[in-house]
Amino acid sequence: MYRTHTCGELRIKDVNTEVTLSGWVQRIRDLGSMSFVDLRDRYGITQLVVDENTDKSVSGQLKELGREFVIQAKGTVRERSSKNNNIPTGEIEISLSQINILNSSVVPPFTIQDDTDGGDDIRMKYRYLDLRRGAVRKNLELRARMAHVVRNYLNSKDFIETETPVLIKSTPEGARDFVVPSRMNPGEFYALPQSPQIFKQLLMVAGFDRYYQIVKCFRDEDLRADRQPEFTQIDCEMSFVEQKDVLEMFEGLTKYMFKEVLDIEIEEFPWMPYSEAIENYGSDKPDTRFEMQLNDISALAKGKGFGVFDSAEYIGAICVKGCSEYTRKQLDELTDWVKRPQIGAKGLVYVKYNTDGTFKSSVDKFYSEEDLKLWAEKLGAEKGDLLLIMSGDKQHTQEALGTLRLEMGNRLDLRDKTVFKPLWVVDFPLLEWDKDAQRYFAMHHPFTSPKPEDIPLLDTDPGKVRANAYDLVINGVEIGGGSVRIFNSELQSKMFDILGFTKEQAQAQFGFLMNAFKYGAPPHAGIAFGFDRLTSLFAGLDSIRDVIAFPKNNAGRDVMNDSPAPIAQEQLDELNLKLDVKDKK
RNA sequence: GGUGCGGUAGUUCAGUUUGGUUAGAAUAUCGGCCUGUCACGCCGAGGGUCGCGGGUUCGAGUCCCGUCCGCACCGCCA
Repeated sequence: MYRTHTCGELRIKDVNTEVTLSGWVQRIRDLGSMSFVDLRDRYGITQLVVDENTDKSVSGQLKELGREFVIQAKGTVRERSSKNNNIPTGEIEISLSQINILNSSVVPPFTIQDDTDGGDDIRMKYRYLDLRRGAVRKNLELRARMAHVVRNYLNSKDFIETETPVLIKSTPEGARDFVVPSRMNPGEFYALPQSPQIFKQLLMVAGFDRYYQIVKCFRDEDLRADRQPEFTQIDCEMSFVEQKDVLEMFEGLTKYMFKEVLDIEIEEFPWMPYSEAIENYGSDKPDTRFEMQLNDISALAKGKGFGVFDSAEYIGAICVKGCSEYTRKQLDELTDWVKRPQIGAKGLVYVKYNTDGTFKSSVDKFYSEEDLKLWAEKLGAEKGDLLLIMSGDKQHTQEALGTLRLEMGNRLDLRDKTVFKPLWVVDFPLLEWDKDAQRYFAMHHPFTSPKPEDIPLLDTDPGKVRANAYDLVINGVEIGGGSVRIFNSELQSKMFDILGFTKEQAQAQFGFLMNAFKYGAPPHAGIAFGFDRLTSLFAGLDSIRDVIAFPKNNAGRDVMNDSPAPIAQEQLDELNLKLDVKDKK
């Protein structure tokens, strides 16, 4: 028997028990005639001790041990004479009677401790060592717990967990597909699913009524801290429901997770129309933990002879509380910040509402104190506040101002990671005009239903049509999204029409779905949650890599096994593939 | 495809602005000492392709050009 207990469970009540523990040597502290060994496993750390009473052969063996050796230790639990309150097992230690070295270890490339000396790069290369660290393991334990809680909730609501294929058909819209060649069908390819979208809708046609799956999805797009080429969704679909039924059900799930996992009660989620999110936050995923909302001051600021403003489509401002004392240097630095290509603003106008009630702005030449006071009133500014103003075309300026708002939120510490503010963003536009392609694209996907009252607009002004689509946003992170689907094949055909598909293309790509809809498709709607993002949010982390056991790096590579990698010519031949790689390494 | 930052000991970094003696610190490793450590302490030792290639120079970790790699972001992500 390798062990009678884990390294995390022995307590003062176990004193005098004969135990066997197995684990990794975290650290050895040799004090001369006595030595301590921290033995670690998944459950914790237990201190082993060797002193003058210990058998000489055991103390001799201690000399052979090094970091990360795997050992089996036998001994007696005893109370420590000096206790350690920092660990749960800190009141006891194991007086050793025997050690078996189960395996040795070379010196690890970084220290396997919570406060490791290793950087991200080397920890990813040796991810299996990194995962030994409590700080990393904790994140994956949280992830497992969350998956468990999701299943509990959805199972209790009669959802059926159903697997859908991973080898599917490539679709041209949306993200790039990862593609898999078929040996048995030369020249033909599967695609890996970007989401099980079509299959879950077919399950509704099949009468499954309530479906869910915690499922890997794949998108061959560039990575970010919150984007991996393979990621996990909590994917759901329901029949005989309207938008509010879906939101209710999954608001319930979200609250249940917060309660069960973090013991946090969350109030009812507000609904915010997309247009309002853009207008007030410059983003379709507003961080509502803090105010500092965007305000349109075009009406107040135009016509006073300041050319930049007079020619602008939109002039927007935010009110930064208590920052009127910002120095010239700080304001210049902020101006440079918004001028970076990533934001691309032309400039930044400021108005200081000084504590003595006077105003000082970068546009004093054009505006009187009375003018500036009107702006301040519009924004609800008080003495001591700072107004930051940007102008230009409406869409970009709102976006840029929204980004500045988040940055100021960061700088003023207004984005508390222990506070959670979920909301539903609703009434998204159905379609987006693409200037380059000169056609409409579905903002969500082509199966999203328009709002019934907007259907007439499909013929007259498609860009104005709102969709029965919704996003769950928490703390400025898009956690989930979904829609009420089209279940009428005529409306679906019309959608493909508007999206520029010919009848033949639509038939070739989605014929089986439209065909299925002819056989009595129920009204249905669904949603998918980004499980990695939700987990990293719960963990208070910014990168989803931290909650994925074996993540890919910035370039989509697995640095641990150095993949992707070339394949042998024989494999290529078998797949009927010829390569024409431009930049061979 | 683009922008920014970074690459120096096993590891994390300083040194690069202003080129100049033997490239440092911490930590890890190894050896010695140490009876209550738990970030143990003290003494000592070893450890460097300054990412790679080219150039300028009497002389390059430091300046220039190219390139590779990492991270963040923009584009992209229905």
